[in-house]
Amino acid sequence: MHNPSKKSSEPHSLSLSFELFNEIGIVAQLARSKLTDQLPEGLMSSHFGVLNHLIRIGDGPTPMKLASAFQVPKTTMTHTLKGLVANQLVDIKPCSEDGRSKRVWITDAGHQLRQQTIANMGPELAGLLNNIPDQQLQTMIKNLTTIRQQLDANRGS
Amino acid sequence: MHNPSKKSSEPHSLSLSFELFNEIGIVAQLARSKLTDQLPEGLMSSHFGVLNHLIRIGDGPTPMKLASAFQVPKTTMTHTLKGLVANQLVDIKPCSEDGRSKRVWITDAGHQLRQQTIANMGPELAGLLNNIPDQQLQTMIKNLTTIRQQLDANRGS
DNA sequence: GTTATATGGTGCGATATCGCACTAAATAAC
DNA sequence: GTTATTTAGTGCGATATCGCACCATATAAC
Repeated sequence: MHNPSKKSSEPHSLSLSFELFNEIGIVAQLARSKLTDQLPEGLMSSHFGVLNHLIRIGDGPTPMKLASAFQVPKTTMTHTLKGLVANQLVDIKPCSEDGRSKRVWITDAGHQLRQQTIANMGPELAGLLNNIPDQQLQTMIKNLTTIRQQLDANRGS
Repeated sequence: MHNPSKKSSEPHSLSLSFELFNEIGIVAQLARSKLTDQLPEGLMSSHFGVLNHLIRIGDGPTPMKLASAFQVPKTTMTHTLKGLVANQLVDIKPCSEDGRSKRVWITDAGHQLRQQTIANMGPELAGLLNNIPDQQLQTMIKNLTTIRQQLDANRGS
């Protein structure tokens, strides 16, 4: 499968590149489906994504920051946050420094839901990765992060 | 970053597993956004996904096969195919062997659109992967395929 | 055969996502 | 200061996605 004649500085074949993104898309779809099943009625993967982001990156971002992080339109984030507020999983307060902006804070219930979901799904997800050596897992995460950052960088182009 | 004390047969840490799927989800979202921008008005990544699948896997699957492949509800695939038919990118004909089923065939226009889209996006996607050695790319695809197959296997659970 | 069950596909209503237009506030130009 | 431009957020209409109910056909049970 590996082509030893190819130098690492050469571009990858288009088909191979496409195949990678294709696999990424399918796995993401399958994982999203499983995640949605785990969440309480009325909550989607998008809601969980925001909660997870608030814990991972830190509390108090503006809705615009969140929309940018997930690369979704502002209106989509407005709608997602509306659902989170309705379920009392986040609080939204006006930004004292910028009258246009608001800031998003996760509630205790939000924190708890995120913890519970990870506890519920974690073992199953980890099970899927059992056949993958730890080093390869680390490498995958590193490479995916690199790809994400590059995609993030030229999002306007 | 690598933990040499961990045996490969031990389960990965929950946080690491979650981080992997998180990165997969974000990259997929970003790539989907780019793909949608490339497609003509009225077509989404879901439409392209079907066209790509028909070329990759082969012509003539039933809608149910397609829904299963992408792990989306039947109704979603019905809707997606309706859009493809409306744009004359696929043909749907009744299945001669099973009166309940139909079969999906890609048209010349569909084939052409898929080719054109790959030509448009391919270089950009490949560029994102330039920093990744070819062998790591191969390994990523292999592991993602493994994960997908396992997710596919126990989709009912 | 007849009946029960399983499967492929669709219609319909509810929610999610998105593009466009708009308001309010901040920033820049002058 | 006044005006023009940019930016954050929302309302609204259109499409996408999904769960549920339903029909048609195929398969299994008998």
